[in-house]
Amino acid sequence: MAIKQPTIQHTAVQNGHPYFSTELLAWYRAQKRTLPWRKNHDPYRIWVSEIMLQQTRVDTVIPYYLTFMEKFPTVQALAEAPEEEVLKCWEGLGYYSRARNLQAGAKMVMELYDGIIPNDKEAVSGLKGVGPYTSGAIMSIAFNRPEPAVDGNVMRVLSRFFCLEEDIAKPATRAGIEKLAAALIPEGAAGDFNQALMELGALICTPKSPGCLTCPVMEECEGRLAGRELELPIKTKAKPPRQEYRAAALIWGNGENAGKLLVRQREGKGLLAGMWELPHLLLPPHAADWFAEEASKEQPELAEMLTVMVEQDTGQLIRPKGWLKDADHIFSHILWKMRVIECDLGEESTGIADEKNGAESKPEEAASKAAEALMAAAEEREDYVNHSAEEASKSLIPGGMVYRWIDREDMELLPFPNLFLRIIGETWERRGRGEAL
DNA sequence: AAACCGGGGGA
DNA sequence: TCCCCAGGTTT
Repeated sequence: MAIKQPTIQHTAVQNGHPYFSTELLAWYRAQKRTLPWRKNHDPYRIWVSEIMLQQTRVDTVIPYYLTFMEKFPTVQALAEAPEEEVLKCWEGLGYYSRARNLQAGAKMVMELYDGIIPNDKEAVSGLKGVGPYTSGAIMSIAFNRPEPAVDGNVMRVLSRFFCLEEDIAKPATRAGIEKLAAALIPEGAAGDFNQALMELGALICTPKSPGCLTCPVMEECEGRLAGRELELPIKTKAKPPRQEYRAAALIWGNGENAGKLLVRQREGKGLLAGMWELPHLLLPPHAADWFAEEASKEQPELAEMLTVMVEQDTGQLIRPKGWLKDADHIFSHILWKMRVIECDLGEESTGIADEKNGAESKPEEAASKAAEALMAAAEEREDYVNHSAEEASKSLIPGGMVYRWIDREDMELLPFPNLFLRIIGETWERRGRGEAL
């Protein structure tokens, strides 16, 4: 029979470590930063901050947090807001499912707990978007309950102080460190102590060049005493992101849509869920060849594929004008290599959702049928697409994708991921200088 | 357990 | 450039 090894072997798991806990807590209380979410212990304010701080640095979060709290000051305000407004406030922060889950959690608090975040670990853990770290953070910081809150900082600090050599990429290691972190919490000081661990990791015990000389617990740090602080924590490396080649169309409208751009909304699940984007295609792997040659920037293949896609999706016939720019975007697990083709519309194709250009005025039979189908779909899905019938009639809905003509003001209202925001923003700059189509 | 989910800043 | 970040959810 195999013997099950405990993950983290250390006496501190049983006995705690008075030196470490006392010194660290004192340091934090003397040195802690003044941060917007440290004004008070309002559980909602703590909750929002902890979600924003997932995978995101303090300095990045602060302006978003201030805007968010001003716009959604209470659980109720957040629960009742249109999702698009919430996503807009999150624009540029990334990991947009955090925003969607946070609002879903707010709705749960309204329905299940009468709008009051309960002082109950199981209840908080059950909220959408709240995992082990966040529940521990909320319980300890908002309610001062002795729960561990183990994030990357805490794993680094404890790995170094106790010279732990387990791979912190493994869930079992995290579980062990959680036990250790729980045993270290000083009586009645859970909130401050957990924040102290993270503050030390953020300010002193940093990944690359830890400031051991100014560390409040350097005297008994086993990692430093062994001269191994730079080796710890041990973490297996992630796989490199896969490459995806994509072709995007930047399409100028005409007639009533002159000066506007055609964009569409991504579906509600998966990558960049619910965000808006330029219409684009995933290309086959051999597209790498097309991207390799500078000379091929006419790109007849891409132009043709984009034309077919937009025609199928919206019934509109676009006229590709030529290469605009290439743009790379790195996600944690995918590398997008995107080639943007600038297009306009043929004279005969003037906005399918425009009532003045109804089906009868269109010579092409296919386009006519597409127009009818689109209008019908727009009516059916009016509630989902937009907030008013008028807006819905302007949306083009083919295979579930919502297309829309936007001007600059629309761009201020709709949530875009940074990569598209950049491209569209630059384009309008150029147009302002008279360089665009 | 591994994959999926963004974007930015530090070194 | 590379690395990592105040992680959670889905498969």
